[in-house]
Amino acid sequence: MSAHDFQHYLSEFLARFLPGEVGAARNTIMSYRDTFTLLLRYCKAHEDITPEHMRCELLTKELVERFLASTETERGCGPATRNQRLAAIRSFCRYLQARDIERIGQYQRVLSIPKKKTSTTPPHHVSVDEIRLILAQPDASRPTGRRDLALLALMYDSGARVQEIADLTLGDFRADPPATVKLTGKGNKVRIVPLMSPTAALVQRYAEGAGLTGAASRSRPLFPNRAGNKMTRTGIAYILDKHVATARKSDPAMLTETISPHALRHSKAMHLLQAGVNLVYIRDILGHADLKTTEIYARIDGEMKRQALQSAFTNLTPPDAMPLWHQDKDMLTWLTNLGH
DNA sequence: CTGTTGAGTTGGGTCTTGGT
DNA sequence: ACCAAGACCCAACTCAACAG
Repeated sequence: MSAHDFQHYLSEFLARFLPGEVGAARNTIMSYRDTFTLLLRYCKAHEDITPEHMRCELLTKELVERFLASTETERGCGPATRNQRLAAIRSFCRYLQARDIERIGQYQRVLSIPKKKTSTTPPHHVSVDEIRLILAQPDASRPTGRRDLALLALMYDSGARVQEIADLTLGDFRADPPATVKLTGKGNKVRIVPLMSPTAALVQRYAEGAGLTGAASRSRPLFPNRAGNKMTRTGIAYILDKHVATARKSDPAMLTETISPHALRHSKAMHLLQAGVNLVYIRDILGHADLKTTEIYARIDGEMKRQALQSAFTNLTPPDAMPLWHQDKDMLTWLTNLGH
């Protein structure tokens, strides 16, 4: 059983264990699958191990380290990706530990590989004026224009994730006051988000024009593609891109950076915050489980305040206010006084 | 017992290929 | 022109563990 133990365990792990016992999301399994695809490809190219000849015995700390290094040096990936690959391998090794007892020490050593620190950049967002400019682009005299306008307005207004918008059916949209949309996020968690009445009217007008009315349509996708199916996130990104491009053409000073569907969500969060909306409400609208996630926006806003202060700052301390250590003082005193 | 972090999971971004 | 699918990269998010 050692000849194909790796193949056996890996397929059990991906096809039985993760979906069945763990109940892992499809995204997770696909993401882990990608990691092992790349690992096996690396082994073939650099370690002289074909996928058929891979064995558990060969899955050593050193091999994994070389693989991780190659993702950075050869593939040009950043630390976040390296960590993600490592996390997938770790998950597999924890699985193996309980089943392949003989090599428990070998797996322990793989698990000892540390992850790298990653730097966090604040979420990218755009101004209200820029949002307005984007929403001015779709040609409302055409059906696709009305769809695009309703789609973009709804996405911004609700602050939804792109997949949540793609998954919407007509039944999730409620036009009569108070207008709402029912968004289904992670783990089938549902939240109801109120809509501004102009947005609701926009969506309503679009839906009527598209023949999306009546009880029979309730389960039909609110934003179908040409084939009448749910649009994918690629499709939605395409639509956003298109209108951002024309908006940029009309006013090159605006929208200088690329803007993704998620940036719309970030922007909504920032605009709510800047309007003085309580973080707890913002969390409910965005559908965060943890208020800490929402607080990221508060911190960006704090950063903006800091920059405002910085620009008006007059330096009152002499340039060498933080002295270097010289031989006349003892090191501990110097350390203690540093920064005071 | 509660606020904070770290580790792990999960969705989104981007690019390419390709079909209508 | 419109948009899907898939591969790969990365960031967003969750939640258990742990410090306070």
